[in-house]
Amino acid sequence: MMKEMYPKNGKVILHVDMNSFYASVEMAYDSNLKGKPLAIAGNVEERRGIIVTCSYEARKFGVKTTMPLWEARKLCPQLVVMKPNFERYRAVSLAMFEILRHYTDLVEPVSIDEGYLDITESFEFGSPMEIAESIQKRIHEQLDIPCSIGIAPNKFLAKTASDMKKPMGITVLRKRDIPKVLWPLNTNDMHGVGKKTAEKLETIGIHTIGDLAKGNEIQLKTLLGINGIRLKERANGMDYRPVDPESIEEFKSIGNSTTLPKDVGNQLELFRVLESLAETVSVRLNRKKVLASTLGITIRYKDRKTITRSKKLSNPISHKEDLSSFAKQLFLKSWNGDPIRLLGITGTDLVDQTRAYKQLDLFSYEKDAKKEPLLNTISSLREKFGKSIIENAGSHKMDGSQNIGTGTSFNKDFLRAFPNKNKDPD
DNA sequence: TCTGGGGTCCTAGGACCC
DNA sequence: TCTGGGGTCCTAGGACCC
Repeated sequence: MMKEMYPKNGKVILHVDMNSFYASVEMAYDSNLKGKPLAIAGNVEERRGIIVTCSYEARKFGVKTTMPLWEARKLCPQLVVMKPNFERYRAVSLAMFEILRHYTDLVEPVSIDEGYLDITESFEFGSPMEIAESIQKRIHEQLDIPCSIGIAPNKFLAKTASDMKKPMGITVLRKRDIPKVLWPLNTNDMHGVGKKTAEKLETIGIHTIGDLAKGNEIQLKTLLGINGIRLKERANGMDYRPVDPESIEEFKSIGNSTTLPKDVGNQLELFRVLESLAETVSVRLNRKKVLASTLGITIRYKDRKTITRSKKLSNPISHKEDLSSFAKQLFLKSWNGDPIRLLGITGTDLVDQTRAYKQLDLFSYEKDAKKEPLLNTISSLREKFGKSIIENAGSHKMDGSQNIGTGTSFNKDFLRAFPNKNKDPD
């Protein structure tokens, strides 16, 4: 008989999670901050700042992520508040993933501060527990950052495990531990179940993960769609998603939004905001060498009511002038005139700049585009090529001012860009 | 004094085509 | 002539996560 170490074809997955990442990085940079209640907050000067991350010392006072800054200060008057230093976090994040890749190529970054490793084949570095200990030690010694690690046969269980001991914990979660460890927890302790889903589950008498594991599939499907089935599977410890190192490269959307210091009803002022958002999105699109085929805007009013409007473009774009002009068109069509709290621009349906560039070769366009790298509007094309070419290019949508996406004025920024998804922790 | 900014995935209705 | 059904695309919104 075989020794029952891991099930047949079983995998060993690690989930590595940096503890209060931004705060830990700041403490590593300035050891004077160690032991102090520290919070990283956005919009520190504004009244609309919220806590992005905080140290464990701050948590003792009841300070929590997403809490408004004024509330945190009330709970903890001696709170040290800092603005985020994203460059620092990115640098530490890159170093952290370098350490992880020492053990296997199968490293999937999920966000700036967490990732999965498939160490099924990494036995040369020791047992799973020895590997986890080694990773934790190196990240601590080399970067001065604490992390928690979960060890399990799949992503869901590894993620759940890494959450169980913080900071600096290592937790093993085997399939056979599920009834004892996982099932007594409330459903909203489960990754993928938020407030709304937990409330819905309550209505059919499901309170714990154990209830969910035994839930009626028809009922779950009716209540939550395909997600209901998936949650039941996860509750039973089933998760077949592979660790995918490439997933970080595949962007689905790139956007930028901002909550205004105060609500604004002045159109000119709002247009200036849209222009600056377009600029940021343009730089990011170019950095990733992609064009947006769909442009979307977000408007949040004073009462927090939020609407989104989007438009599929006949030609993908990335220039800030294009982004800004389409954003303004969408805005004027959807704005009800009320004061606005937040504005955002998002590019979706991203396509490769090089591929879009090739398509343009069909129109013998490249030569002229090089001479005029900035903006090629319909009218300038019409002058050059006459009407027929433009109709072939299919760009007569919206108000007729759509640009042919060029992909010719590559922004130098992308050459030194980090490949990170640049998500926030916590 | 309320509640940021970056994303992903799913659903549902209508348009349109065959 | 009053009537089917499938498939895809587009758009808006919602839930969730870090």
